[in-house]
Amino acid sequence: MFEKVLVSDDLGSINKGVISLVDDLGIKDVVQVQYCDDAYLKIKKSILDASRFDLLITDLSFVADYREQRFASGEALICVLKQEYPELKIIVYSVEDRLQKVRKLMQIHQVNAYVCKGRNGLLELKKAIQLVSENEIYLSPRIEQALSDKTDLEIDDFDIELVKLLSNGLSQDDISQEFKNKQISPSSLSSIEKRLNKLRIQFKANNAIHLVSIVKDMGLI
Amino acid sequence: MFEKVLVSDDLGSINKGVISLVDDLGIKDVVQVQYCDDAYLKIKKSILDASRFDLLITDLSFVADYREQRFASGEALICVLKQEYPELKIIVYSVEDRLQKVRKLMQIHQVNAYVCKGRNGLLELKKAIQLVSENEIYLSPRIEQALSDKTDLEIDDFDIELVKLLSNGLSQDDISQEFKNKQISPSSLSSIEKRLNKLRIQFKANNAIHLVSIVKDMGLI
DNA sequence: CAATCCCTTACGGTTATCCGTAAGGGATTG
DNA sequence: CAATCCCTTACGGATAACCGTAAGGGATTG
Repeated sequence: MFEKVLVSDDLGSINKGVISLVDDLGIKDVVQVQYCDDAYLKIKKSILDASRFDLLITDLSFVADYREQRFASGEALICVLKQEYPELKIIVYSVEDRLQKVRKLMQIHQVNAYVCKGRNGLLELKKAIQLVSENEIYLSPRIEQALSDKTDLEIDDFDIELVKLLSNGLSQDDISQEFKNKQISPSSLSSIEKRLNKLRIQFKANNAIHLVSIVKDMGLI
Repeated sequence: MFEKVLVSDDLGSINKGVISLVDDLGIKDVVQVQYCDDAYLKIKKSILDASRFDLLITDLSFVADYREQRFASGEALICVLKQEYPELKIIVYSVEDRLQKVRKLMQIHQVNAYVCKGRNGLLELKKAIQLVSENEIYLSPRIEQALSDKTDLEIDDFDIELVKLLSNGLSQDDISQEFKNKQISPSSLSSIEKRLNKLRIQFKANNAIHLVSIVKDMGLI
């Protein structure tokens, strides 16, 4: 089992809940922070002091306040930590359940567990801690089944750009002009329409609004 | 100080954090639930048993699951409780910071304190508990100053529902039908258009897609 | 009671989006 | 070279969204 754990969440109440769980697991050395930057500093310092943290349990979203931060999100923190200290175990504990996000964290950043905050969040977190301490990985049930689906939907940069402009309030005509200016092909209104139609079908969207909404939920834009 | 407290939040970790705080305040008798219906039953029972709860600390939003519920939200619960047991003190502990909601809870439902979950949430909750036990009311700082401002360009539940349906792929015509079915007024296509136009201006959106995108980014839907 | 205000609804004209069809151009293949 | 395929583009009709105007009803006020 772990000996030294760092808990990072901007909400104090969540932190307190998690700490109390970690306590219950018999882990004595638990530290909490409410900013990603603090998490980074504590971990860095712990390594210099040769009393390194075994495990980081962190949220993804941190509400910004007056304090200027280097790491604006848990993801940014994880990205750096996993590069500098790949042996540090990381468990993400977040309400975020968009697959694209989870997939990215698990596959690219090599996070050790992903637990969704929810009614049974603490129970799942407990399992996660135990499994990760045995070098296993853990995923919350509802995420697990969703990730197992091989529905890798392909959407290229052009499509992303297109939907992004749409979500920024440009009309299809505007986008056509924009692409012509930027020398991006295709740029005709007709082609824009065709692409959007393809995307609507692909994402099972009723209309353009629906499409943007879906794509935003998936974290693609 | 209070003697018997009920804590109600669907997230176990939050519950645990709050309970641990209440413990620290020297309150021995603390019970937690994760469903509004359970909260209602416990309170009702406690009164029949002549060992009534002094204080309810509750969240507003409860994620629905397989369990069928009479009270879908904290607000619905509060509404009934304050009518049946007006002497019961209630502290709302929620991430919700829309003035419209807060104002409604404070003024109409006569809630005793409103604490925003946030970095200092637990600290504020502590203050709230102490003040409420002295028959004072408490508001989180940012809410307090916001409520004092008369700037009321807010978005109400109707607007939220409207934009939500829009983001779910319904056409304005569909939404009109939907509202007619649900007996929600106004429901005419013309009114839907008017509302959306108002919202577009309010949020400086170029069109409906842009509006949905903005509102989603703000986390309102 | 009448005047007023505000909200809801209906209607018509304009603009944008949706959708199918078809022509044109470039690349590949037999 | 011709045949084919794929992508881009143009065009036109149908549908939905956008926008101003105006009528009707309920609540408030003088």
